[in-house]
Amino acid sequence: MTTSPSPSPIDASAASGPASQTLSRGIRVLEQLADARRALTIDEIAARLSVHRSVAYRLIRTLEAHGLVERDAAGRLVLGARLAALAAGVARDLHAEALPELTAAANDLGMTCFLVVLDHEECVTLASVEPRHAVAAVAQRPGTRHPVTVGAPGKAILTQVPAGAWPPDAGTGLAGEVHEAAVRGWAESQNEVIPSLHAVAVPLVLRGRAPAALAAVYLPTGTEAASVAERLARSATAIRDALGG
Amino acid sequence: MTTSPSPSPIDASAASGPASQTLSRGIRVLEQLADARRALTIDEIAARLSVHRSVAYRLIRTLEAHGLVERDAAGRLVLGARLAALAAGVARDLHAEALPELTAAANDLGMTCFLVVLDHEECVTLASVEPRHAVAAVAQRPGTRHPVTVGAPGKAILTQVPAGAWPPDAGTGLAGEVHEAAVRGWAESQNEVIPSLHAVAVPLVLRGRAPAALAAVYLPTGTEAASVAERLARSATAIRDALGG
DNA sequence: CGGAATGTGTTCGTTTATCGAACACTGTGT
DNA sequence: ACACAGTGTTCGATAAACGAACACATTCCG
Repeated sequence: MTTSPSPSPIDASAASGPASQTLSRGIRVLEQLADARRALTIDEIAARLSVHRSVAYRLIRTLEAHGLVERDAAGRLVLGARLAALAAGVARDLHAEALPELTAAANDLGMTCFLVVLDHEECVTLASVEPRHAVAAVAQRPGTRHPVTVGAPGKAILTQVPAGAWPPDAGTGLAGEVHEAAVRGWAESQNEVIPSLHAVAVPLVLRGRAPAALAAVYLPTGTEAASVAERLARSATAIRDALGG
Repeated sequence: MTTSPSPSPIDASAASGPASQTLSRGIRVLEQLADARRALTIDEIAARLSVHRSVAYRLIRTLEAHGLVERDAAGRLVLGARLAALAAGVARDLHAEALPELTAAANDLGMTCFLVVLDHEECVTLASVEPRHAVAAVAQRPGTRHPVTVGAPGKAILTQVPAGAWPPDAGTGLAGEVHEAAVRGWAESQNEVIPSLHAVAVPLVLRGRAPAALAAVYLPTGTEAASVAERLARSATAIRDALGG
């Protein structure tokens, strides 16, 4: 068995050699469909990829055969439901352990709670749970991405990343905030990723896994951030124990 | 603008022409990683695809570059977090409208509620919400798949599919159950997809979209299935109105 | 009505990207 | 120290992908 040199958690997709052209183009089709947030025609996709129309056509035919792409009523292309099934395999065990904890925390706190993991230089929300009486529309649905350098979850995650491995766009004030978060065990942010909302996040450190965090968002009332953090930390500990990490 | 002939909702990935080999193999890598439910080595993947090791290596390098595949601490391969971000684009608007409704229904009913859509010949769970005090561990996490011919959500979906387009494996008794569900407006099942649980589902008919359903699961207590169905139907109507379908 | 415009799907010769064997390297276990 | 299991790289042959051109359907105009 080989143990890879285990590079820093942030390594910006530095796959060395050349990528497979056809596969890469196929993935870019999916990326374009996800970005567009609307149904696209084959010609639009071909233009976005800068490839010939017949190339796009063949790629789409293949993606369709695997269920990753479907047609809407007008024959335009959208992402297929099978893609959701594939994505269920991402960090399956973490997801399974975190969901009940998020549900409990969300209802205890009356806040939307979510699980975030580090992906290269971005935070990706893997799961989120709204409380019984949702105070604010959830802006952190699963799959949401934003830079690690922004928001409470990002800071909680950066406490697990050596400063040398931080993304280049890390602001000057960030190091101080992250240090503070590391010392007291939780991070907070105001209006950073979601305008007019506060967020609190605690690091979720798992052995042999990408850095993660649990977070909660709430309207800027008189709520004590520290008590929110404490509740989140309890769930984080439970998850960590369950995963033996 | 072209309007496609709009084939039956179930058409078993009948992409006519030949598929792109490289892209198809790349997707199969993802499928294998999702199926395996554990980290795989390159050799294992090569064996599962029946391709040369160096082919698998190139595919994986490309998938890694796009963030769809990552390495665990031991250097083995797992699905990447970016895949979850991609999947967030699947039926984004439906998902957004359904989540608050599912949350409300789950807490009103005290049951796990979920949204299911038809994908070829299977049901795919797109979203699920556990109530405040989860009575049963959720076995219907997002991404779960099972045949349309099984379970309450499947029957609710089949009420939207002409009988001629049903999958060949549809049992004899099924037509009667689906007819009954169509008449009274909801379907139920016992121990079908989840042992020792009851399920109730209502159809969610959306214009120009794949057939869908809202469902709830509960322990077989004295609960009135009809009242559960009524609550689900209220959410279904709300979602349908919001999407103008 | 008719023609231009937009879009999908198919065919086919060319060539380029992919294939697959062989090799180098590294960490692990015996 | 050795074999082993695994990763990553190179390179010539070839098959798979490319891309131009065509056939067809539908919608939008004058």
